[in-house]
Amino acid sequence: MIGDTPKRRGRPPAGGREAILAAALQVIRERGIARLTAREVAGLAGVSEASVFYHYKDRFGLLQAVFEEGLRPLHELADRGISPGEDPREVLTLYGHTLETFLEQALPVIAAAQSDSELRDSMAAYMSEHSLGPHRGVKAIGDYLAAEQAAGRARAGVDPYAVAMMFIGACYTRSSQHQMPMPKVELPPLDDVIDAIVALMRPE
Amino acid sequence: MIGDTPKRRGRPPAGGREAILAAALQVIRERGIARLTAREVAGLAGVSEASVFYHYKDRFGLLQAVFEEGLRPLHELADRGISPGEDPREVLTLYGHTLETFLEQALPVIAAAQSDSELRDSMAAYMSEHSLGPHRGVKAIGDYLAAEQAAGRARAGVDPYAVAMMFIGACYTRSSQHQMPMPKVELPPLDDVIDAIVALMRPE
DNA sequence: GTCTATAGGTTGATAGAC
DNA sequence: GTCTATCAACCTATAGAC
Repeated sequence: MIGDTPKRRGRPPAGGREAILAAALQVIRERGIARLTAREVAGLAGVSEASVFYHYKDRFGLLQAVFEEGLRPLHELADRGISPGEDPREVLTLYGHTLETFLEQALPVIAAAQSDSELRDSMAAYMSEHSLGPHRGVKAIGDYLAAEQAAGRARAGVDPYAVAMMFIGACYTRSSQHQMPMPKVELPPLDDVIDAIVALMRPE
Repeated sequence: MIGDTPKRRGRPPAGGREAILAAALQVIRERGIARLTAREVAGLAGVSEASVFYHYKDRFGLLQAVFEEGLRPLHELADRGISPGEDPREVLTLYGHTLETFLEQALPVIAAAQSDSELRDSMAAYMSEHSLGPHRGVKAIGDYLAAEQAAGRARAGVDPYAVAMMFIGACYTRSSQHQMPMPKVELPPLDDVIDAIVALMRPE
């Protein structure tokens, strides 16, 4: 029977670690970080409370893992960068919609970190270290607009990074608004914003 | 002695209620809502823990009061409305700086409400009822820009509310960024954004 | 790697004196 | 209106069996 899998001691690894992480993210997004207790997470993940502490040592450790996982959408977006498309409208539409989608994943996690100064500082350090934040998008869009200006395809004499700041700001604010569900309140759709930028930046 | 203030029974009101509210706001802004305990608040306010419950019934009651108080800056801004200045740059500068100042007071409180779904829903209802939110600023600035367009003082053919969305978004994002202290990361200053809008919206 | 059981510590909230 | 004293509920984290 050598080489055959002998009967293992204890339970087989059941992906508990990943289940716990996913459950914690779900709790933060749906019920808020105040309800993120070992009991709640363990129940959702289908493991025991002790298992949570075994895998992540303590609550802070779990939260750090959750934050890194929750911010991964932003990492992906930053790594992806700008696709140098031909049409400005296409570039802005793709980037804007992707940004909004990713923000709606990440914003609840960012907000959760504000609940405690220690968590907030920890996340700020992480974001600072990995250069995550609005400035990243402002630079990406600003660089693109500057290149368009240099090529004569966009109106000159306007600070491209200021325009980028407004575009990113519109996406960010729209995503933030979606976090707090207020019926009957509508912000201008992203396409209207993009139309305005395209019209305003058309070379004279 | 009729008409004179008679000697009151019991202890005079010592402003404990207001002190508790102010202390709770301070704790939320500086240490986060997770550290908002009756003990912490009572200590800061110089009252006993029981006094906190006497005045606000329970934790939820205190938080509701804190939220209303914390959102007052937004109320003020909304009530103030747009000062119909002559110079667009002046109008945007005044509104933008005021908005950023008020947001930096209110955003920590808004973020705090995200920590618990019950709090979040309660605040969403309050903001919905009083029509607080980015859409308010978008309408104010958008109406102003539309009037400028109608008067021929601003470039036509551009959705004024889309431009307003970008302006409000830039202010909102800049204020949000200030909540999470990241050194060495700078966003374009508000004046650059205003310069860009003024240049772009100048009639052709 | 996962479980049960429980120790140990905080917190929200109440009771009753002054 | 404010205090002291108190308690039930809840939470984090650990110990030890399997």
